[in-house]
Amino acid sequence: MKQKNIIIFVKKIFMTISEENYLKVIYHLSNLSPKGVNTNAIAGMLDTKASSVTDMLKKLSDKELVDYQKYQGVFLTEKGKLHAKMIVRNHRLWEVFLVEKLGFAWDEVHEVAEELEHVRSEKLINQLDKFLNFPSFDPHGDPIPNAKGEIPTIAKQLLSEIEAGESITCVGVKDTSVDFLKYLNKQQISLGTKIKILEKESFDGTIKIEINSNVIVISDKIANNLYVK
Amino acid sequence: MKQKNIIIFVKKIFMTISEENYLKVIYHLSNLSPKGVNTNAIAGMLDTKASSVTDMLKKLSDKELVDYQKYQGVFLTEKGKLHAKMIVRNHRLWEVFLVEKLGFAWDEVHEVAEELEHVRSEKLINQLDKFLNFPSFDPHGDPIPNAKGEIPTIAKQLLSEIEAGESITCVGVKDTSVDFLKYLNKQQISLGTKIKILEKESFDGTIKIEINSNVIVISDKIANNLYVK
DNA sequence: TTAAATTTTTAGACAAAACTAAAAAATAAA
DNA sequence: TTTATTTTTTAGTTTTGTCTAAAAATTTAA
Repeated sequence: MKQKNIIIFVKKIFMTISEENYLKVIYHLSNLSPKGVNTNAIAGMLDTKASSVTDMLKKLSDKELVDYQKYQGVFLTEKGKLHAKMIVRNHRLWEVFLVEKLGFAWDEVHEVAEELEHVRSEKLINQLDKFLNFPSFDPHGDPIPNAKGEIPTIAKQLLSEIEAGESITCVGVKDTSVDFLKYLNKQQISLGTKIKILEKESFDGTIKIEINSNVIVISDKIANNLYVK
Repeated sequence: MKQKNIIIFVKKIFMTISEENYLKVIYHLSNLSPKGVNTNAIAGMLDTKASSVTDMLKKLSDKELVDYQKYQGVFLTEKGKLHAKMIVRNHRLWEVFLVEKLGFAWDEVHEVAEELEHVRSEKLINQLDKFLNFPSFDPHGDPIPNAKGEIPTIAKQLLSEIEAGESITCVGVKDTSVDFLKYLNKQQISLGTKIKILEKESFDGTIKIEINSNVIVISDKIANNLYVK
């Protein structure tokens, strides 16, 4: 499908933090369920009740940020999508800042970025972008929308997709659970770690890899949750 | 009076942004009116109504952040003072960041710092402090409290010690008599007023200065009782 | 010292964003 | 298709932080 060039004049709407959080969640869920995001899913993500979600959807609908018809699920409008992308942009840029400049570990950044993303200043975020050298991906390997809302095409692959003999760099994780991150830490795998694929066992999917001159064997479960580039 | 070493165990209280703003304003006003901050002054600073202030003072009093008795003005408790200082710390560190790292002008930073100061993360602010090399003063010359709440002493000098040609800021008074303060008021000199030394007369110690584009001459007596930086 | 002016507080209301409980619609199962 | 289950919405409260209008306390002035 060909994307039309659309110029959108976005009137600067005041949005509460709560409204922004709803938009962001709807944005993320839209990618998974393209035929309308349902109320319960939103409630689950925001740890709130379905009735609260219904109330908010009406509010967002009045502001023309979502297309909403009762019982039919909800879609973002172009305006809503752009706003959502700007919040995602803020979130991911702050994550880069926290990891690269303030020495946070990648599993510590989410909570703080959840707050920083709501600071309302275009100059702030664009200068931060520049300060960080216009990064395309955040510490988890997710793409950072630019100031226009354009999203860089994903360059990351799962480790399991790489052929034996190749050398790649770890750029993110799919599973962000503490257990997984602890495992990676134990194996001395972190962002930017260079990995060489030595051997792939087709029988059970285990992979023999080399990290910092150490050879280890990882399971297919690990290989399916590690993004590399 | 000698300050006792007191270890305060601060239970981490959840504070709303509104509560934090009230605390901060009371903290700033306390320095000017040490015999209790009055309701109207707070309302003026926060651009709200006196009745709203009364409501909030009760709330802050319940949380033991202020000492409040109706009609009697309000004081910060030790706990409240520490919280207020942490907000000021956040604000001023973010101002340094915005100016030094993101290229903001010194008069553009306040509004953004007003939002950033409320981001709740000790690690964030302490790492930012380190990243900025533990600055003692913000871009406006105001001192930045450290992680313990200690405030660097201002390297203040008497106005009489400054050489002709220099520009300084009024930071305090040596003579605190009502007459002197009234005189300063009449000459439009107050805390934070920028003063340029134009000419010093060695014969009688009078000094020609410029304040807000007005040129006036002050006596040696005045110059010996005004602290500047 | 009494009256006038100012400041502060109370009482009652409202909007935002959440909740509970019950009703309505949609979906799944018998 | 009819019933049962799940999902979603409505209706009515609650909490936070604000407001207006009126009452009470304090301060200033006559």
